[in-house]
Amino acid sequence: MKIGEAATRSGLSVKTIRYYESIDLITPSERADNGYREYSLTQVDTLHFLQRARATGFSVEECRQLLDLYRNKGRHSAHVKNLVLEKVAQLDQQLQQLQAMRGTLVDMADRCVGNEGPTCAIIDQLAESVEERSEEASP
Amino acid sequence: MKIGEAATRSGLSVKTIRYYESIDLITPSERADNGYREYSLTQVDTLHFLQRARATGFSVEECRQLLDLYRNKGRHSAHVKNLVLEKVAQLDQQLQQLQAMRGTLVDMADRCVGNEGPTCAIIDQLAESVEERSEEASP
DNA sequence: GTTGACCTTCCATTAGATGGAGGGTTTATA
DNA sequence: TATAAACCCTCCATCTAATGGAAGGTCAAC
Repeated sequence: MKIGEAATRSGLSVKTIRYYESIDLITPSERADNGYREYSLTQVDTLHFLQRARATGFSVEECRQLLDLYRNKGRHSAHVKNLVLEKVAQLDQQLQQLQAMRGTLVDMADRCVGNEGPTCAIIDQLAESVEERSEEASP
Repeated sequence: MKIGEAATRSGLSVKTIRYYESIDLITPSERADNGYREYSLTQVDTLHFLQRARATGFSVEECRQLLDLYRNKGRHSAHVKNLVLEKVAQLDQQLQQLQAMRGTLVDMADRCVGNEGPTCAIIDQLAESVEERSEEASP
C-alpha cells in the first residue's frame, strides 16, 4: 500500500512517517517504479507500534530502544520492564510539578478580585520585588 | 549592573536574557561604552517577573501578555484572572493525560514478568498484531 | 484532456532555549 | 608590567518532534 493508507492504518500522519524514515527510526521502505513508497502490513504494524509507544509517552529515542527490543528475540523482558518503570518515575515527577503549578495558579486566581480595576494580586505576586531576595544571593 | 549579575539576581541564565531580548520579550538594555549591556534594578525586576511566570508554567507568548498587563496601569484584573484560569484548565487537561499514561505504563509493568526471558507483555501490548520482520534491521 | 487526489523532495518554521566558536575587555595577581 | 581568569560580545548550530509549503511528478476518473 502507499504512504497515505499506511498513515491512516497506523494512526500516524504521512509527514510523520517520512520524518521517522529520515531520522532512521524505521528502515526505508520499498519504492515502486514511480518512486512512491510501498508498505507491507508488517511495516504498518511497526508504524502502529511506534504510534502507540509515542502516544504512551515514550520519546522518539526511547521508541528506538523499544523497537530494538521489539525486533530482538534475545531480549530480556526485565530490560523492557526497566524502561517502563523509569518512565513511570519520570511521569510521577512531572505530575508533581504540574500539580504544584496548578496550586500556585489557583491560589493566585483566588486572591484576585477579577474586576475592571487595575489592582491585581496575580500581577503583584509575579512581580514580587527582587529586593527581598537580595540577602540570600548577593554578590 | 552587567548581564551576569542580572542573571544571578533574576534567576535566569545569561543566555536566556539575551534570548529574551532577541525575541523582543524585553526591551533592549542600555549599553556601556564597551558594548556591555547595563541593567537597572527595575529591569532586573522585570526579568525576575519573567522567571517566575515561566516557572509557573506560562509560555513565552503568555508572558508577553502578562508583561503588557504588568506594565499597563489601565489593566483590568479580570483580564489577568482570565489568563490564569485558562491556564488552570489547560493544566487539568495535561494532568489527566499524564495520569492516563501513567496508568497504562503501570498496567504494562504489572503484567511483565521482568526476567531474563524474551517473553514480554509490554512488547506484546505495544505490538498488538506484529509477527516476523526480525532479520531485516538487525546486524 | 483536464481536474483533483495523490505522491515526491527540499527548505523553513515552531518553542525555548543551550552550546560553542572566535573574538574583545576587565581585573586580580605574580 | 605582564598575563591569566573571568567576564562580555555576536553569530551560528543544535536540540525535539514534527508540521507547512513550494514546486513538481503521477494516476484515475469523467
